[in-house]
Amino acid sequence: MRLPIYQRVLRHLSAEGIPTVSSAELADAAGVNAAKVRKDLSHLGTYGTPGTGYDVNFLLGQVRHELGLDREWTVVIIGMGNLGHALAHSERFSSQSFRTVALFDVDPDKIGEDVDGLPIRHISELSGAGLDPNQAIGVIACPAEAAQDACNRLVAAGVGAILNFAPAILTVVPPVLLRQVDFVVELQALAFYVVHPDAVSGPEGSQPGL
Amino acid sequence: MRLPIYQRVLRHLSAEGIPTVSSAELADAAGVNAAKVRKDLSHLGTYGTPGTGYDVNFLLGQVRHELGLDREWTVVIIGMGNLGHALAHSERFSSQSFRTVALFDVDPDKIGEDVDGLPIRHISELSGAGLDPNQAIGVIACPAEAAQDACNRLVAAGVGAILNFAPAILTVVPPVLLRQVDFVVELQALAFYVVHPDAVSGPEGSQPGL
DNA sequence: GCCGGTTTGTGAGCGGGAGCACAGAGTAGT
DNA sequence: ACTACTCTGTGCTCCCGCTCACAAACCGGC
Repeated sequence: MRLPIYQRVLRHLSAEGIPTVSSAELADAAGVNAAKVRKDLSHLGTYGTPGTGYDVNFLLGQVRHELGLDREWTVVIIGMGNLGHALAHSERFSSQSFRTVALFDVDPDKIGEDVDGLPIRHISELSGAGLDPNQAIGVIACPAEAAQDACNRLVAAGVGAILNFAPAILTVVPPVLLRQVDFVVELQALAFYVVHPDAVSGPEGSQPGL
Repeated sequence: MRLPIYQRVLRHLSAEGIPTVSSAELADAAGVNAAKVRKDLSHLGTYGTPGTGYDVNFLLGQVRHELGLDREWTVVIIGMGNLGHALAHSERFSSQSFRTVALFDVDPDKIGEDVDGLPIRHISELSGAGLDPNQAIGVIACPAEAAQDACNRLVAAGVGAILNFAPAILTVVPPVLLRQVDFVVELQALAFYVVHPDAVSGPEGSQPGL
């Protein structure tokens, strides 16, 4: 998934008023190979101009369209600990395409708390929300023990995709997409590579198996 | 990097007093293929017993050793917003092998604040910390604009690896390891796959290119 | 001690991503 | 108009990881 990175780089270039960019420049800014950039972009269509490069604003539009960022996505977050708060803030401003519309938790002390104008509600209120799978994304930021339950409730509520930050392996019914982000795993992976420097393959950035 | 997942599953099994586990069970719990589990574990040594499986506690010890979790790692965090706080808490208890020893920020209002008995210090105090590259890991949880500066300071202070949560592409001098975690990218990736369901390859969990 | 059932370790085949390198297309300057 | 230069799009190759499938190894009961 390099498109989001390209998108970010292009947004910066656009903001700086730079009209055109070559694959080499884009690759450099994104930290990848120039040929890879060209191949990636060629999948979207033939938008480049030999000898000049790519029109920044046009390409940005295409990439945003491809990523579905020209629609508005609905985000609901379950688990309003520190991480939940961090996400509620960051997601909001970082992109206009994602709008956090509901926050849930089970802790009675947190229910009703106001986060950026959005109240924390009890997780039971999620039932029967009737969300659109093509528009709604659920975020799980609760403890591992509660993660599968949260996941089930999100699926029942109709989200089309789930981003899970809890250290748990979740199962969802196939049409729903699931993506895992785990801090501790990342930390342990780093530790592993420090212990086994020879296991680090390729030129910087690659993250091999095992 | 599946070893951390195996480690977590094994820890649960061990806590429940289950003495032995087959590759199929482990694979199921970790959400991967059984053959992959066996191949992964075979890289550590021939620890399995045909007809029985793997000794949970013994294997756990081997995996922990391989991950370097039988040493103690030192973690320093730069940027104490909501995310920084969330990390300072979670890393602490989730594993005994990682100990957060210092928190940094630039905001004068935050300096001196106490987080779980650890004071937030000004980032300038990081200079000349003389950390051991084989023991210290830096975590960047500050805004994107400050990320490269934070990164440089961490490298100068001697960390051997960096985990970056900021939405920025960082460059480090080769011996230092770098790993990127980006919420917004993950969210955008999910959006992409919702828009392009056919781009999702393989049986659940795989996250293909582009 | 032998036999059926179970599970490991690994060789072979497959698929796909990554990078190289080049032809062709476009630009700018004369 | 022509030439020298730049940069895209893509065919090709290489390499790595994933999966299947099977032989060898081990266990428990008879």
